[in-house]
Amino acid sequence: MSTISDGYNRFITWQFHKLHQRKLLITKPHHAPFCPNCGPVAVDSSMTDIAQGGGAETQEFTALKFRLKDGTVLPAATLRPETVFGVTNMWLHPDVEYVKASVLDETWIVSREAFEKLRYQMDGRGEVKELDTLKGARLIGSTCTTPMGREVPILPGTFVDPKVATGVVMSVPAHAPFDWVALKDVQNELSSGKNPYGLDENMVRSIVPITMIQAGSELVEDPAGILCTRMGIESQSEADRLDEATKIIYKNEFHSGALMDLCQEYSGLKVSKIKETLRVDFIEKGLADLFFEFSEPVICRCGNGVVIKRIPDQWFISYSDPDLTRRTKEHAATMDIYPEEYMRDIGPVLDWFGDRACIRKGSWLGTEFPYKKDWIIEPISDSTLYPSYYMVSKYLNEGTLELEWMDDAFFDHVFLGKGDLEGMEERRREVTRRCREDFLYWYPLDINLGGKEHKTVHFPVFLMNHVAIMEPEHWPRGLFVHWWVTMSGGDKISKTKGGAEPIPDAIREYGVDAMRLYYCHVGSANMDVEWQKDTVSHYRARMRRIYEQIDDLLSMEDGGPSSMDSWLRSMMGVRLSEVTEMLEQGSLREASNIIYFTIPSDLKWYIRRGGRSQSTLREMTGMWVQMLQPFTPHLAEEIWERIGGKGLVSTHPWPIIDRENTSISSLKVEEYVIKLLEDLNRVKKITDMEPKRIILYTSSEWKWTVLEKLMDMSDGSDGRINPGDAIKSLMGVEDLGAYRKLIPKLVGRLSKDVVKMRPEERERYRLLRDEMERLQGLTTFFSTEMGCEVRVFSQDDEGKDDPMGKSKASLPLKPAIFME
RNA sequence: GCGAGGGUAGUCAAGUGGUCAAAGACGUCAGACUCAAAAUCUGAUCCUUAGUGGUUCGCCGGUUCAAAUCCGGUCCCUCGCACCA
Repeated sequence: MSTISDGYNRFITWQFHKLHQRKLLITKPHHAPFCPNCGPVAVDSSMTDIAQGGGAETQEFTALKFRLKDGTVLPAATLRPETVFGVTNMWLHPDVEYVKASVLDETWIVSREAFEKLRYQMDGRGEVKELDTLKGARLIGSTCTTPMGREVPILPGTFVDPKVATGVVMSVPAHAPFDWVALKDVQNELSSGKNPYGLDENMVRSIVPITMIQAGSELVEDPAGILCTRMGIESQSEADRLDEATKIIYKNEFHSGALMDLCQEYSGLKVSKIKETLRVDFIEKGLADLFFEFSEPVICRCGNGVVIKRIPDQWFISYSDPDLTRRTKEHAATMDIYPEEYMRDIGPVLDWFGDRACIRKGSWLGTEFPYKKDWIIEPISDSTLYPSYYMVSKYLNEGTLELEWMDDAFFDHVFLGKGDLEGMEERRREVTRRCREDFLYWYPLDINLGGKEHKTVHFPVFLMNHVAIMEPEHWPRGLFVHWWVTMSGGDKISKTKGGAEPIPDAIREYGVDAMRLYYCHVGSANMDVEWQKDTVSHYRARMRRIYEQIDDLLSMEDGGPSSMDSWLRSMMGVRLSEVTEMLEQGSLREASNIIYFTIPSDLKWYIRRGGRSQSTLREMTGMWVQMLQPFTPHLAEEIWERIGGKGLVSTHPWPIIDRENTSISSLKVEEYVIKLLEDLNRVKKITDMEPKRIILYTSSEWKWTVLEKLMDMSDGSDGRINPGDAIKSLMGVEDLGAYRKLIPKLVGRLSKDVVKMRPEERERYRLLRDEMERLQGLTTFFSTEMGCEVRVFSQDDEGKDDPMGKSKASLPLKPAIFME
């Protein structure tokens, strides 16, 4: 299948017939990028059609009509039409050749470049014809009138670029830094005695900036002048800094500016609100016209400059249709859309999405538009319903379905269930029936996966076309937006810029499983991922390590059951339930992190703590391999076979979580061991000693009493503890009589911990209340770990060995440590 | 400009009110193994300290007993904005 296959063309034709029947195809004028040589082009950053200018935006200038005495129009193109009230003069470049042209029924003077552009932009509106040419200098010194009828002089501006917009510029020195500096230049030149254009000196000198926008609560006269002075800008040639100044002023005035009194009926209105209204008004009154321009030069692949062309009767798909939008939004609300942010945005996006030009003229591949000869349906318009075409293309390709049978009635039947097959020739009836069955079997689409760039164009169109054409039960059920894999440095991978690595090569180099794991683990779907070769290799190494680890574990000598077995089973149960939950949520990263990083260290801990039961290990690694399977299937099967698993691991059902045999207390004990070991290592590191003996002291009974009382108190007052009250009430407890002096300090220390404690943590204190016995059972382990003798005393033990008096620092489940 | 997402330790990155000095990976350093290296293992990696302390999550301010997390402001980065799909 491709956009030029005959069968596909028939499908697209049907689709557009449907859109037309549903009154969703409309025509209206349109402005679009156009190469005089190649026809319409797409201006976008991936530079598919163009050689330069991918970042260009189409800007809509307002060409305000200033008039010479004889009525000839000087169209000053501006992005800030509201500033017309502050115009003090006009700028023309003295050395540039301007064209005098008849435009519609007026005479305009514009730069040569602008004249060429106008011919395309006026397409369908009237003729644009060259009448004469003249140097800018010819008009300098004379005057013209603003659209409001004020008379202003025409002055020389060497900063005027004939390539930008009309080459005719109006001057608003109070609000445009460029104008302000240029005006200064002209005035200074006169003062220094030079007057090459014979300007009226008094008149020029008397020009002062007209402030007409107030930004903020205080009026600032001549903001551009103030800013230029502050920035120390002196000359028209400092273009970069002038751009910067322009931006600052524009930003400020757009957001917080309002038009001042001299702005006639627009006085007092906010700039941000009035811009569009004002332009429409001016155009309606014949005081202005539109002028389109790119924000930067755009060059076609063929080398020609790209222009903006008016297409008088462009066909659109009317995605702004209120009924279609409403139905699509309602449907979207019932879909599974990921990530959540996009689920939230999709409604507003559908509202925002407007009519879309759907055909273009030129030598394009694609389907001819059925309502206009020689125009081709533009690719995005025809790509949105295509999954349904898969239902029939198969039969066309294998020859069961004949091309000429694929008429509108055929598609109506297959996709909409319309019409019957009576009287149809046997073969034809059979294949049509099968297409319909396939369609009913497969549709609707469960999910459409696409990159983040599709959020605002492709997905809305995809949804709306389904809603417009298909039966409600066949509308898509889900969308999934993913971000990108980029080159290192974050640049987009592209064929032209490089960075692309063909998948077959990459697979050969890193292996399929490593690639899969890399993608799953290295980032979440809604974040760009930088492709890094080294990192992929790390995943391969990680897989090898897991393979070896399992090998090692299963070849260890069986040491029979131990208390660690219960821990390992419980821990693996916890891991399995975490992984299951993550997978259900689609959090591949989290899931793979547990499987490939956390579980290996759990198993290491089991061994380190003396676990050696082969039967437990066999069972647990079996379960682990089942978890490895979805991410690295080849590795999983390999290990599965090695450990004597039956059949393929991929055909086994997902393991079931054994909650019955989960031992919370064994989990808590190991938490305790890990924390204590960390403390021991910390002390060892800080003191920088190789310990010869270690003594641990468990906490006094009375400290437990205090802790337990505090926990009770916090339960009784929605979590909070008032230390003062706590101390007071503890002082009254009989058992604590001997420790009265120590209570306030301990309460201060413990109460903030207790307030923060979660139920699980309280559980820990309850389960390990027999700390002394637990700890005594652990001395062998700690002694091996630390490489020296380890003894345990209670702080309460009268005969304890306590050379440094450390024992008083002990707290419940936080033994004090002595080391030497 | 409009809309959206983001700024967390050397790097990448997890983390939406208390279990956070903050997962994990990478890098770096030290130790083990080795004739040696690689690989692998073990530990350390904000500051301080015989562990319970201090200062951190772009910047400024606010809410709260409690903020990386909530609110307001501000700076910076990325994406989309309609004929590329």
